[in-house]
Amino acid sequence: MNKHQQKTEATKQRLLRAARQIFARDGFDAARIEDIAAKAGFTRGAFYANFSTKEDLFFALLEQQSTQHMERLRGLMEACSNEQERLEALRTYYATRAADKQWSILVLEFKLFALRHAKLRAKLAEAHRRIRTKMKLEGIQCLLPAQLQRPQKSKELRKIVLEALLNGLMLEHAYDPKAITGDQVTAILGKLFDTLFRRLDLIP
Amino acid sequence: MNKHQQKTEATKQRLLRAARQIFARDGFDAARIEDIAAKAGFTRGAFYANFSTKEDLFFALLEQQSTQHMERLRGLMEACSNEQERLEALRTYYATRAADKQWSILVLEFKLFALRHAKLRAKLAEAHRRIRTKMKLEGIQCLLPAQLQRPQKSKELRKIVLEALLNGLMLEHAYDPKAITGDQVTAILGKLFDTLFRRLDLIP
Amino acid sequence: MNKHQQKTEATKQRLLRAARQIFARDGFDAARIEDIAAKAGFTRGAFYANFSTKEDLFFALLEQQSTQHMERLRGLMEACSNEQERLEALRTYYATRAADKQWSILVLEFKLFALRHAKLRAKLAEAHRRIRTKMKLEGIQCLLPAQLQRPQKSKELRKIVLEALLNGLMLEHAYDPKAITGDQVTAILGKLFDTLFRRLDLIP
Amino acid sequence: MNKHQQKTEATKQRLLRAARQIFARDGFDAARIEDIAAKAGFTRGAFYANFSTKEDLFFALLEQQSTQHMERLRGLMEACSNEQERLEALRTYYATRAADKQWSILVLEFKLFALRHAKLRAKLAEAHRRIRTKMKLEGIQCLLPAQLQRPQKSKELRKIVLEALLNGLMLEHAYDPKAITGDQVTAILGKLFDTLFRRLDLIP
DNA sequence: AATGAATGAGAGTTCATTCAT
DNA sequence: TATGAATGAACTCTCATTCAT
Repeated sequence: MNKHQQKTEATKQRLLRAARQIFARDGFDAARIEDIAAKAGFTRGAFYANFSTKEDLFFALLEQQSTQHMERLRGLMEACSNEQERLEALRTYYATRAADKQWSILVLEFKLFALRHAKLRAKLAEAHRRIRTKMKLEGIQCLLPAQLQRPQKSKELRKIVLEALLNGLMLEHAYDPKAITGDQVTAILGKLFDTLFRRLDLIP
Repeated sequence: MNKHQQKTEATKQRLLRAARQIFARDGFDAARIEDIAAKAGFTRGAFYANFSTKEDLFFALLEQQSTQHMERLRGLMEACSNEQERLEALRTYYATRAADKQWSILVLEFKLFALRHAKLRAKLAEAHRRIRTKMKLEGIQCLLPAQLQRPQKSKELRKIVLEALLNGLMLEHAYDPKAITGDQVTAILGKLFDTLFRRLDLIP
Repeated sequence: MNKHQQKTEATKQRLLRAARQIFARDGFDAARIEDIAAKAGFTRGAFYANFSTKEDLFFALLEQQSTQHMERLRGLMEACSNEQERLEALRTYYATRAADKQWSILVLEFKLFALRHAKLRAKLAEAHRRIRTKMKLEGIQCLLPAQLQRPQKSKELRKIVLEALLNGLMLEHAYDPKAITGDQVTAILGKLFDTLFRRLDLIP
Repeated sequence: MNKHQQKTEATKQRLLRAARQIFARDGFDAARIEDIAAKAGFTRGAFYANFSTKEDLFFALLEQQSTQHMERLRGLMEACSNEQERLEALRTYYATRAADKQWSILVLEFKLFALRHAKLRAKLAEAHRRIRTKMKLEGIQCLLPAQLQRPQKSKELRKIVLEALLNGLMLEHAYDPKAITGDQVTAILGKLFDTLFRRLDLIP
């Protein structure tokens, strides 16, 4: 039993890993189930044994990736011993997200998808809530720098601004790496972080 | 002859107008030619009499819209009598772009498309060059605030950052208008503009 | 009026000439009205002003060409003063038909078309009858070598055999001119003619 | 695996069988994939699982049928014990081909197709070479009557003439069975065979 | 669990034909 | 008479999904 479950889980993970690449490369609509299965080393059948539809996989990918990113953030936080360090860790977190081009493209893809499938937004929102709940339950919230915990509204807005710039810049970078390098993206994100959360200057 | 040309041009414009809405609403892949034609008040045949493929229409839309936006910018610039005013006009231009949700979504769509169709990037780059050349020849360049004309690289980078934030924020706004309102987008863009070009503070 | 009619007639002839080439080149199904019109120096409209459908043009072409060929044969016959010469002229007629590749391909096309459109066979048969009647009325029949006039059945069969070999060989020649040259086709047809109508040897 | 392959092969054969009928009935251009699939008892999808395009199927059919006919010829030859018998068998082969109307129409269709798709002629020629090579390797060549083996050029030409008459006559027969019956076609082919290979009289 | 043959809805595209000019 | 914009039916081909194995 356990062996079976393990195998199933392994297949699922391989499919998710493949899906991440194909969805980022081709976009939701153009991505073909067959390509995803093939990239994972399977055929279509394996896909349908583990996911019910393309959409289902897309959501599963969103949930898995979001969770992973939040867990990584929690890990960074937990390794800190004071607020100063935590703020620094948060800054590092954003700056290093720039190293993962695929994820930013996928986030854009997810949001565009949500935008265009109003009926699924409930499902999506629920997925998000689930992720957040899970995270909160596991205590990530209290680990965040105190300063970010109080004025809820403002904090959320700042996070959105940072997120928007991150994804926007990553797209520009992916679109034309010569116009803006990965290092520049990281540097600019760091500056914006400082401006938003530490009131330092953005871009020299 | 002229009558025919006029009619053709009118049809083309109606199709482009419809395409803008459908492409923004559904994305390039999910957009159906039939929907575009229908929205313009025609059938598919009319579409194929004016454009050769969906891609062709997509490019034509990009070119038309880009040109329109640049013309609008030029208009704003020409109405200015000194540098101070021009900088202000430029700021206004960016801030008000936020009023046009569709265009930002389309820009994301265009860039994602380019990203995913390496072979067409040459075609796209050429289209951009054509637009820019046209604009420059008509003297937009010299109208820009002097300060933006010198350090070419840096200027381009700043524009990209602004563009990235604009599109990123617009997506967030479209995705969840309660999380970030249109006014907030405009305000934030203004702040970033000041920070980038006037060294003022970003976000209070 | 007469001027108008002349012009109309000229247009029709140009279209028929173009149709002959396009139908032979592409076949009935693949032939495009637009290509025919363009080859004649017109646009689709001119076509529809002169013919009602593609089929209509196809039949008109068949009738025109058949008539022309029969008229040519009649001309050859009329230039003869005795039976001996007429037989010779008939032989020449068949042998030289091999010079016109297009017509043989078209004949195959016509027959295949008739084969596949049982409902139109009546129409086609009628067209044929019309042509023959016209020819007979104009006295071609009595010009044929006497020997070919008597045993009606046998004569018709021989003509069909000759026709079949002509078209079959022309197709082989068009298909692979190196396997069988135009001259060879002509020579072989001559031999068969002699065998059928003069009892000479076929192929050395 | 084997089960799957068997099933696939069976489907392919059923599709080829159906294709033969539909292509002969409607011609390449007018033939609809859907009709072929339906006649084979499938839907379009099954077709595309086994052949990539209509053209692909057309070529596969050509290859299969050509091979079958050559194998039949080889069988006839192998059953002979002396040259006399072989010549007789060859004669029988040609004469009986007339019993298969569809195949002659298809051959015309194939040649017309090749004629009109110059770019595919290489592919077609290759298919033919493949078939011939296969046959030769299996020793058909040496089984042919000795008299047909020497003057290569002349032999090939005679075969082409026979082929041309066969296909031409079959078309005439299909076009108007009253004008020339199947028996007459067979008889005439036999006569031509004798004339070409045995120097007997053609047609009484 | 995984395969892959088969389905079938649906898309892009072509083109004979119509119609206002 | 001839143009060419527009129609709409029909076709090829793709692909998410189902199902027997």
